[in-house]
Amino acid sequence: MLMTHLPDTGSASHSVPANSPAGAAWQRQGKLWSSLKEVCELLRIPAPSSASGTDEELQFQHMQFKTGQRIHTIGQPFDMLYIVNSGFLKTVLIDEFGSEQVLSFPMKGDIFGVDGIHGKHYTSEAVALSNCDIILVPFKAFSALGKTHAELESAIYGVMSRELVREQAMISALASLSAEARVARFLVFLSQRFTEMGYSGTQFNLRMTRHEIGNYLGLTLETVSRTFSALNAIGLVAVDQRSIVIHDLQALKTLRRLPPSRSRAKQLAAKALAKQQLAGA
Amino acid sequence: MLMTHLPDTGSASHSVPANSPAGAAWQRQGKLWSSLKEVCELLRIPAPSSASGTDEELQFQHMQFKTGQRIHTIGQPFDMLYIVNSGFLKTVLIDEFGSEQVLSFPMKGDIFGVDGIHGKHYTSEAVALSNCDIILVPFKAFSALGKTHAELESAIYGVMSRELVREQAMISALASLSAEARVARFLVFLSQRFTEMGYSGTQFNLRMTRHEIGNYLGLTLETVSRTFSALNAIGLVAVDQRSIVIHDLQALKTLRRLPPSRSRAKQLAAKALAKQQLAGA
DNA sequence: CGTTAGCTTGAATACCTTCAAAGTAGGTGG
DNA sequence: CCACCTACTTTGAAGGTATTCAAGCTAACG
Repeated sequence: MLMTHLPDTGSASHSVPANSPAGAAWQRQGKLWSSLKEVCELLRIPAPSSASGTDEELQFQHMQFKTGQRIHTIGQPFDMLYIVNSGFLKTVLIDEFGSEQVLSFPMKGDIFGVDGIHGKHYTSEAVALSNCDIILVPFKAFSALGKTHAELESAIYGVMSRELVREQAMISALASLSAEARVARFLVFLSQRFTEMGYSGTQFNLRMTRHEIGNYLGLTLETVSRTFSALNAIGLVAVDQRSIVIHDLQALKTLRRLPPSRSRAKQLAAKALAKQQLAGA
Repeated sequence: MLMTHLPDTGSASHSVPANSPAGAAWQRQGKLWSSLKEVCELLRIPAPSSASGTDEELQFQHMQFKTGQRIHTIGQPFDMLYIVNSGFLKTVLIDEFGSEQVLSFPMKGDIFGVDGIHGKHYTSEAVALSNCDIILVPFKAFSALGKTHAELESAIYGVMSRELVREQAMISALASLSAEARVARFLVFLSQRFTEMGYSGTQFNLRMTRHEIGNYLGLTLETVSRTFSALNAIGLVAVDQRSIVIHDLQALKTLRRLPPSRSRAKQLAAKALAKQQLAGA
């Protein structure tokens, strides 16, 4: 039930590959090791101006996870940061009442596991929503790099600060936006993210369920479904199950509240009627 | 109107005080400089095991702000982190529609300004809710310390990670808790924070308005007021304007939804009546 | 002592949830 | 290959929670 498929790669998981780089580093599963430069590109931070030759040896291990597998669990001792090379995930918190809270949907170029630094244990768990290729970054080795490369250090701070700003935007959205606006902005977020990854920003498939979206946005799955239908009805998007086509990105960005629709007009009419009856009685 | 009272202390704001420490470093306003050790204590992180003697010279400047003054504004170039030595503040974000969002209420021992690291500009503003004594920490100087003191560096990461975890808890609360639970937990948060600062955790004064609390919790000021009244009515707290007395901290911690009260019973009764009338008509 | 910002409370209503039922899609075993 | 099962999605109707609008109140400050 727990499906705790955790690395059983033994101890030397963050050292230089024993049997050398150049050769058969590509396998059935894809790439197995990445250089620091590749990791920096993935994170969209400037790569260090490789001064010392020894750096080039430093490689970060990849690991593959299948849909449903957990990358780390709550309470597990922290030692790694994780960077998504491909695939889709969710990170989940369990609150004091035992209910789940989806915190993010990491995808290519995203980092996760940062919550474990403070407290030395992960406070969230990460679950693969599709087959994933994840780069393992031993935190100790990574922060040690900061000492030799000043630019890299400030970049690490920058990555953490970026996460903070992202979460602040989420707080603001949860605190002040209507259900429609939250769902619309979620689509905008996905669109931008897919564009960044080099895919179509106007046509894509959702990798998560309505339940997961709703949980993430502080809504029920029914509200998410209804809102998708409503956005579909006014032509801003075409939604069919998991498939999304975005027709008016700009409108989605600035949407605050849906225009009163047919069904709403009906509701209002019904209420007015009831009132007349009350007054008449 | 903008009240942008920013440091006009010139360039050398983070160097060793010109006219030496020991002497009249205490003024009408309080302490003017703090050592690294004091800063670490304030942040609740281990102080570096002062190896090199020169470190002892390194001092961080204090600055006083009066109620209403801004410590930094949105868009202002980032160069400082701020640590609260005394007083109360709020940090505020402006979303794309121009509405404000309160993100935190920093108080003694809290750090703020971290959102500015990524992007080199602050994305939020910080406003003093009372007279404040703030320690200015030039980010460059601070991160440079990480290189010489390994423990300090990981502590800096730890502080940022702690902020991330705090924001995650906020997201979870906003997404899943009822208005009552949010207000109750807000009081618990204040109680714990006051206790940590050495004040009473059961009796304190709010430093922020209902409007600010509501904005912070994603509620209207009326809902906050009503919820305070309700918590007051069932005896969990005594609320009178800004003064709070906590009677049952444990109940506040685990509160999910308020038991149906007198006034609610009234509402229900009224509805039932209306229904009968409709049926009768 | 008047003015203003903040707080409380009531009533009406909008928004979102809850409960319920039926439809769709993908995978597995007969 | 089809039937079945399960997980996911859609939609409707009823109901509850929080908001909005409004009015009166309190307290601080000049």
